[in-house]
Amino acid sequence: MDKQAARRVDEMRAALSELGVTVTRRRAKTLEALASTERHPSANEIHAEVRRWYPSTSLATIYNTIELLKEAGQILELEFSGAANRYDGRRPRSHPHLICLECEAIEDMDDDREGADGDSLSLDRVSDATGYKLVRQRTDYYGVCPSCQAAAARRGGGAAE
Amino acid sequence: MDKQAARRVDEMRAALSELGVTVTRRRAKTLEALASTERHPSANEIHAEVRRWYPSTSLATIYNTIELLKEAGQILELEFSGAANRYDGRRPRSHPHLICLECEAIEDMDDDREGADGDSLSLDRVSDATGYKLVRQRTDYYGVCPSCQAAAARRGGGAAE
DNA sequence: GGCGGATTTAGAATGATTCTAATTCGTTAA
DNA sequence: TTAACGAATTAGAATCATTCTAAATCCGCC
Repeated sequence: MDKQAARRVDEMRAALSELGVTVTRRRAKTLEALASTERHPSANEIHAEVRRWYPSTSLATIYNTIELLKEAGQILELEFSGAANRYDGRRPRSHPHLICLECEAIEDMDDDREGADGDSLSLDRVSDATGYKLVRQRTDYYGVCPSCQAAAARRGGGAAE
Repeated sequence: MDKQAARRVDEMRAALSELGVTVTRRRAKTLEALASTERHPSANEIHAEVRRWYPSTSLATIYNTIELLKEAGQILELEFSGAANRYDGRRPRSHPHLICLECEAIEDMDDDREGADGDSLSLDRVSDATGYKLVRQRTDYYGVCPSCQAAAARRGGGAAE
C-alpha cells in the first residue's frame, strides 16, 4: 500500500469512527482494498481480496461496510443494472469516469479544467438554476478504450474500422 | 399525443424499419408510450400503458422493443442498480437529468449553454483527449426536487432544514 | 469469566432483467 | 381460401446482484 492509499485509509477510518462504528479487522481490510486499487472494484472483487486475509468473510459484510462508507460520504458508487456496481474509494467526491464497453475497465478522468473545488462548484450552480438541492452528480463517458481498440484492429487485420 | 410526440413516433418507426423489424401494434403503442411522457418511465410503467390497449402483452415484449430501440439509437437508458431502469424516448441523444432521491422523479435538464450540437461536441473533445472511442455519456444530478423540499418543510414545521 | 451490544455469517428473499420453448400472428404463394 | 414460413409474442423459468433475517460470534468492560 503506497503512501496515498495509507492516507485514504486513515481518512476513511476517521470518518467511520465519527459515525460511531468500530473499524474491525475485516472492515479495515475492506478500506485497504478500496484505497489501493485504481480499478474501481465490484463488491465481489473486494470480497475476494478481503477473503485472502479472513477467509470466512461473507459478502454481506462487504456490502455492510460499503453502506457505512456511503453514509460517511467516503465512497463513490457507480451503479449498473446489468452488472455489478463498481466502487471508487480513492476519490469519494463526484468526478467523471471513462468506461470501456468491451472490457468493463473504468478509469478516473482527470478534470484539470475544473479547478480545485471540482464539481461542487458546478453542483451549486446547477442547484441555483434548477431549485433542486443537489448532493452529487454522475458524469461518465462510455466507449472503447485504447487497448480494446488495438485488440480489435489486430483481430480485424489492421485495416478495419 | 401532441404534435412533437407524433413526430418522435415517426422517427422511431422509421429507425426500426431501417433495422428491418416490423412495427407491430404492440410496438407502436410502446413507441407512443415513450414519446408522450416526460416522466422517463420504467419498463413496468410502459408495460402498464401498453396493456391498456393490448391486455395480453407480456413484459418480455416491452423489453424486446426497448432492446431494438437501443440498437436503433432511439432511446436513452438510465441504469439504476437498486431500482428499475428508466427510459427517455423523447430525446435519445445523451443529455443531463435531474433525479430526485426522494420521489424518484427524473427530469430533463435544459442544456442551453451547450449549443445545438449538444454533447456530441464534448464527446469528440473527450475522445481526442483520452484516446477512447466514445459513443455516449451520462450526466445526472442527484438531489431533492423543489416539491419534495416543500413537502419536507411542511412536515418539519416550516423552519427545519 | 460472564454480559450486552455490535458485528458477522449463511442462506433465504427480492426484484429487475434475460432466456427458453412453445404458441400465435401476418404475409406470401399456391 | 388455405398452407406454410419466419417473425413476434407469451408465460414462466432462470439468473444474478443486492438486501434481509435469524442465529452465532466477537469484544470491551464490569
